[in-house]
Amino acid sequence: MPPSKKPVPRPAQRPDSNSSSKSKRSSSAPKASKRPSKHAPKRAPEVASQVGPKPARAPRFWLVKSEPSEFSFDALLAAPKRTTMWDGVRNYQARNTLRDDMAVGDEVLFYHSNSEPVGVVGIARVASAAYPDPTQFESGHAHEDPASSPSDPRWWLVDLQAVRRLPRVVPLEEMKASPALAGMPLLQRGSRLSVQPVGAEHFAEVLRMAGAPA
DNA sequence: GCCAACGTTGGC
DNA sequence: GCCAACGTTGGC
Repeated sequence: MPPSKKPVPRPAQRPDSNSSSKSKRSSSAPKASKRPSKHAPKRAPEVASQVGPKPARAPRFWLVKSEPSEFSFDALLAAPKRTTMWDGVRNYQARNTLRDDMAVGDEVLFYHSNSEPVGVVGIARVASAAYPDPTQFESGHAHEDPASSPSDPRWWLVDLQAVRRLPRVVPLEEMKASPALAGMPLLQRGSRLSVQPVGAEHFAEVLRMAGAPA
């Protein structure tokens, strides 16, 4: 669940009331990183200084889940600037992804859970850097977290902007049947993460399955 | 509505 | 730190 949804984001926000949640949550564990072996191949010393503007890493790919009854892709398309705060995520692993790994311009598969059919329905993009989820500080809000403080926010979010609806929904059932998608976190058993990484090859395959090859 | 698979909480 | 109880997610 992310979003409790409120229409567009923009970092300062008014408290509305809203909310509930939708999907999300998690499970698959992020996989671990490789640990440096003792005799690692040598590598060239890194060049440390970066002189120019920002480093601009290659765009990454993600998947977010939402129950359409809570916040659908249509709702995102209809939001001002087709953008919303992806608020309401209350899972640490998903929080870390939002806060630490997403960057403006990253592409996102928009997935409908608890729907008919369940599957990927559209593409969105990360439209802001991470900032504290304002709903955690709203008294009485479903996503209020009394243990969090503005000086040390526990929950973070990014803005998401709709890019385009897919020509056809890519049903979960088809994704499960695709050998090419076999490693996707979404398809791992017990997966509940509402915000999760997607490999570039899996992202491309989902688009291909939707009839919208990149 | 069912229920498996998780995550969180809190007693000890 | 263990672990039972409880709450949530989300496919079916």
